[in-house]
Amino acid sequence: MKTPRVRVAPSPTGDPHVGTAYMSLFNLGFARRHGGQFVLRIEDTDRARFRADSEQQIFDMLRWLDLQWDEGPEVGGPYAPYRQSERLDTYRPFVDQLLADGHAYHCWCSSERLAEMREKQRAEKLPTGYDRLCVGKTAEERQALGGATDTPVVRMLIPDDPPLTFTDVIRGEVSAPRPDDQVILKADGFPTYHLAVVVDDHLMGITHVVRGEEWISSTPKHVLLYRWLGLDEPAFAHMPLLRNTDKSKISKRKNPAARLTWFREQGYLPEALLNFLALLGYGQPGESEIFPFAEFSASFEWSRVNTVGPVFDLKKLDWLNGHYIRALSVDEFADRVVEFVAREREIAADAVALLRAGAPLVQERTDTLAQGAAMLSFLVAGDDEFAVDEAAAAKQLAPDQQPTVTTALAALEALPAWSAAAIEQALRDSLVEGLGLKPKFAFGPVRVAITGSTVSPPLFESMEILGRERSLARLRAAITAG
RNA sequence: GCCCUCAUCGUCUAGAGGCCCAGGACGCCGCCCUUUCAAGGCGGUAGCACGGGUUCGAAUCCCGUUGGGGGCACCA
Repeated sequence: MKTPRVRVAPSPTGDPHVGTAYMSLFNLGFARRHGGQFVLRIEDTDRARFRADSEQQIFDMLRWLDLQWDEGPEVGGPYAPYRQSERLDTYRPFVDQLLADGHAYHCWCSSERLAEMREKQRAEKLPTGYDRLCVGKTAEERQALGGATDTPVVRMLIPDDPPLTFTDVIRGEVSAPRPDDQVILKADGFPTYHLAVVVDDHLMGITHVVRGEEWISSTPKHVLLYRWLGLDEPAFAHMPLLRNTDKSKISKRKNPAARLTWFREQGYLPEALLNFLALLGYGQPGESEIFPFAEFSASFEWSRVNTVGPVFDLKKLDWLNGHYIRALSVDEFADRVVEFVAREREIAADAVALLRAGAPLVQERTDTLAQGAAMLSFLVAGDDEFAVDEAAAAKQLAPDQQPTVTTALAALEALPAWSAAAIEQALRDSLVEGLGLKPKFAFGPVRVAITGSTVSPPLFESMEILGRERSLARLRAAITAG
């Protein structure tokens, strides 16, 4: 096999899509397996949907996931530029050749006329497709007929017997629908996807076109273009589509996880997301679900890719993320928590120290960085920010539990050394032994007073990190409040 | 409507004719551990869409039905 060159070609039309990461992962996994190259190309031929900040977000998220491209924007490469909007001159000769060879023609039909035509075809339950009103006509002849614009587009003239089957790396022989006369050059001078993808993939030496299943039905158009232009066809690999819970193609409207940035916002680790994505639509070779990128790429096989679109199940991602969090060193985990919190707001140096000190306490009790940060919020909350959860107070700081808090406070005030072990000893002596309470009932009220919640990191260690003065103050506040 | 495509537990999957009255993982349920919550350990729940073939034998092959998904743009 030729050394593979693959590419991912996202469109900068909004928040980066999770599908882009999915396609990139499989492209990269394949490329790495065989020592090939992974190219990033920006397909920005749609001026209407273009969003200026989108491209940077795509780069940002792919780098976050460590899916680094070998060639593309920002890193360059022998086939630059890698933005289609900068390659307009490149496409023109190919269009001219198709026109000259009679494989393409100008079309002046207005969008209104096309819409009418389609509506009529639907109403009459006919197959939809361009009716070729413009074929063989000059601009003048066409204008005379009405429903025309001044600037024509260029359409493919699909023959009567177009090739309708192709070999897919994942699916084997696939047949696809008969295409209609697809527009390849728009009125604004930009090529459509179909022309640009064929020209660029050829010029950039792409050997394997890896893309979503939604492109299967367009592939005959691409095959036709390759043949007309006398170009070698690449191999095609159509990946299954990621699904919403209702099985429809994953969409930002139905699924927050369709936005790639969502995962970072929620505190997922990039290595966990990659592992999760690698599991979707792909049978893992080992017996373990823990399947990091290095293993994925070292063992990559197209034959393991499934043809069924997998539903995106966040529960499994949560579990995987928790696993990766626990596998981190204590320091590394602390770094990630601080980094995560700092992404949302500025944090003072002493708060960073508290977060780092508290991090080991939450590392094994959290699935996401967001959850971990939330669990540590009682440590970094200023005196004016700290508030006891109402339901927790009702449950653990009721009048009959006030003696517990009072006794705990007295025991702790008398404590000479402020350490977790000393705190535990003092509380066990005064509450469990002294008041004869079961540990669960003894520490519950204290926990709520200190952390504001019935669920918290281990209590004694938390108090040690919180510090003597702040801990005692919170106990006093709980008494006053009660 | 037309064309294409797919079909194993709720979800991700193993299974390429006998090893399967279907294995693993997540989730869920129970028990153990335990200062809360987790983590960890142990156990449990649940599936080959349906109907015909082929075969000594089918989750695995064929046909049909049903169901799901995708496409039918001067969007990608």
